[in-house]
Amino acid sequence: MRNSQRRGGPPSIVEVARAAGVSTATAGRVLGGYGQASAASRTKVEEAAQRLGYRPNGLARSLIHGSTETVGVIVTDIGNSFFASAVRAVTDVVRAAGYEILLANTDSDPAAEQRALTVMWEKRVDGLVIAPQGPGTAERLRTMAEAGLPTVLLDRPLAALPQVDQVTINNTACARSAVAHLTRLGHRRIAVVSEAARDLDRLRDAPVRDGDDERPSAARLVGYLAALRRAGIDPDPALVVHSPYDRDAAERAVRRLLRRNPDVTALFCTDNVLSSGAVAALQDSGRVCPDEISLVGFDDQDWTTLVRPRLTVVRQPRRELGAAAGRKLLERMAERARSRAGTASAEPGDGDRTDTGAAEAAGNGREAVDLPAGERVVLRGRLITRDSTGPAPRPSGPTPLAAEPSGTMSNRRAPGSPSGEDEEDSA
Amino acid sequence: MRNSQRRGGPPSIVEVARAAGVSTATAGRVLGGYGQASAASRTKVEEAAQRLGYRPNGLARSLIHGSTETVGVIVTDIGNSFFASAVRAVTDVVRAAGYEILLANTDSDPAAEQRALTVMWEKRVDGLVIAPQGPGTAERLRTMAEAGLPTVLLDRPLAALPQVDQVTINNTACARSAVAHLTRLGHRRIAVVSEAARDLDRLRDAPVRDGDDERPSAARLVGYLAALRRAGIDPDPALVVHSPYDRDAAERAVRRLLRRNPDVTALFCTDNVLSSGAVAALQDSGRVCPDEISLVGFDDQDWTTLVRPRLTVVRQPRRELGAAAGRKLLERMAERARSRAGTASAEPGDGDRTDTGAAEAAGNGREAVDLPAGERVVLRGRLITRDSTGPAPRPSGPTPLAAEPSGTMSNRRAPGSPSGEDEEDSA
DNA sequence: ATGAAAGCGCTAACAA
DNA sequence: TTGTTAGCGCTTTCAT
Repeated sequence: MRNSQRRGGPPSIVEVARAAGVSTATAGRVLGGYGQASAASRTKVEEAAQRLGYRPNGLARSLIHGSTETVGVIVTDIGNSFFASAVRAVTDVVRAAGYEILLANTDSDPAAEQRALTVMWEKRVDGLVIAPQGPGTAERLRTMAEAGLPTVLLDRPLAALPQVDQVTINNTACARSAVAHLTRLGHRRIAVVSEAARDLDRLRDAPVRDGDDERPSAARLVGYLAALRRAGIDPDPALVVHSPYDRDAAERAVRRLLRRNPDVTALFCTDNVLSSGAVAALQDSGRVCPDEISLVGFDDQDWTTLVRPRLTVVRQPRRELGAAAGRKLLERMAERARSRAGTASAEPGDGDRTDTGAAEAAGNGREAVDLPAGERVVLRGRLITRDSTGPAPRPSGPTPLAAEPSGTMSNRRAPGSPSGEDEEDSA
Repeated sequence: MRNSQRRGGPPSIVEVARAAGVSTATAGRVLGGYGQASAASRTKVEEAAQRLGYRPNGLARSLIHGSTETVGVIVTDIGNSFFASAVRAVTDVVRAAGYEILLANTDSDPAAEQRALTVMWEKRVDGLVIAPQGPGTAERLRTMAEAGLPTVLLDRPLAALPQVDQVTINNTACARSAVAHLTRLGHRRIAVVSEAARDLDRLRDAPVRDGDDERPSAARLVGYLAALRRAGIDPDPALVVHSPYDRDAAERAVRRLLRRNPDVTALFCTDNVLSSGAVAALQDSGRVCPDEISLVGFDDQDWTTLVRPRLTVVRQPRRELGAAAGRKLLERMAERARSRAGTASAEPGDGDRTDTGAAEAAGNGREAVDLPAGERVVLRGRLITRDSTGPAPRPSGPTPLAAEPSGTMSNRRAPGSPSGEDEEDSA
């Protein structure tokens, strides 16, 4: 009873063919736009398809072609404005090439990430953009990449995956530049709010270099440490406060910090939601910014110019990050399509080794494409100097003779930025 | 040469079966978790699958089962924090039930929306959540819904689609409540920034009721007009300023408004990005808020409590909106699954009419499920009174004798809200 | 418990 | 130009 009874689903091509009085092959030819068909059958088929409300079944088509015109996107939280922007950009780029987006959130949960990867794999996405969580992911990703899935890492590098393209931001340099800005202003008690505070000890000895294996929060913490070192300041663990990516948690953390360490004169936030929590805490603390305490935020969101004082921030190219990842992915997918097309005759630059040890060694006895080394794109963020950072206040005690110039107690600008905002490179 | 040569793709079940020395049927049984298999073959198959890195092909599975475990989500812009939150909530709800998300942005472009719908259709999503653009979409959506695709409208009602579930917010009531708050404070020259300003003439006579056919921006404009009418104020078209959903455009629009109409004492923004543009323009204008001009924003974002004065806003339950849509969709999909399961024997509450006129009349000669009337869920937003709204200033001219009480010129609170923020219902 | 075979909806050789 | 047929990878009778 193939295709004879209606089963509730949409009409298939055989129903259209029957209605049009032609074979499924001809129906396919006109509806799929391949091969040739006479004008007569063309109209008959089109009319029938129209009447029945026919839409081709992409699943069947994909099953044959081996491609789904879909790319997977895995991030921690699409509700976070950073990823919302980045994903939007990825979408725009790949959609222009005809690809749709299968989206998954992991909430930084490795198990959720594993599940997401499995799903993407089973749904046979043509490519993958992922902001990976941890080293545990690397192995799985390598397996998938070696099995031929074009993959691009977004926002977080993975040293264990040199075969894979990685698009990131120079987080360490950005953070270093932000904190150097503070030390230059004379600050010495500089606190940082970070999701990676727990890794402090490990990061003390980490190389000061971007594009390695650290997640963004850790990379930024490394930058913080580097800037302190450069200024001859010994990092005080009490000033490295941990907070998860949650505004209220950040607010509480900063409040506690200020209570316990009233001598802190500057604060560096390593993420947009941490920044917003810190601003709230600062406002609540009654300490005036930047006179009593300076603040550098991360991620140049709209509201950072709306609050007073306007926030000095590290701006990261969120959309460009997503767009770059999308473009890289398109490249890789194109390459792969090309190589698959020519796969029957000869592998480019590689004879017809059918079952050499190399492939076996890759783990699963199947053709493990040895990929050209993955490219690393490191986009540059930069420090935007605005009004929330100013010279370090005199240490408490008897007021020194060289008093502050009068009339500048509020809304003071950072020195060297006479008007508006000032951009500072962070290379 | 079925499955014999490796074609670069992942291993199929026949390769696993061969490697395990069993038939594809048994391999399927153990790998798919259906039917029975002896412990012996089970281990053999599992071992082989493991070794080959086998992952079932979801496409083939879907082709058979007729379901993809995927729901489509179509919004205007996932980069907009409103949709980012809502989509996140949808994702969480449906993912818990095992569904993935196929995401598309339309940028309010009807053509893009049509394309997105086509794609979702061809990819055979099991359900659809959509923030529709316009009446043009309704027909297409109806076709799809009648063809059996569970569909839920998000954020924007469509009167032409009574068969479909709709989850929206009481936009008109919210806006009315916001503007009533202003009139109660004595404001009479109240401007509004809206994406729907061009529809002003049409909306003058629109019924003051939520859940009809207006898009959110229009519904809010209707609420604005209603509140003015109630207060006996004749709406001045010059105070209804248009702006697209773009922060800078909104800022320019408000700046122009204030230049041309210096007598405006209050401003109502109908969207989060418009709010942020308005705040910027206000700050730039040098007019002090709320003493010289009051402001009500829309959408309670984090930054609205960070700026000074803290913004009075209409809070809308963004996440709950998405969650409700997700839940409704799950319900519908479950219903449909149930009815499809029983379709071979008997339709529930409907004899086996095979080809009655009713189905034919639906347009395409196929089974047009006549759906139970769609449900409407209207979630309630509410006004949060904070510091950006205050009594209307005295009209300019000679200062009247009844002077302002001294010492309250800045950061004044709205009357009736002695401490913190005040919630006001908007039913 | 297992295997052979049909079939989901479509595309692609191959014949006619 | 058109129809016949095999087959994508899997599930599912139906025999055995």
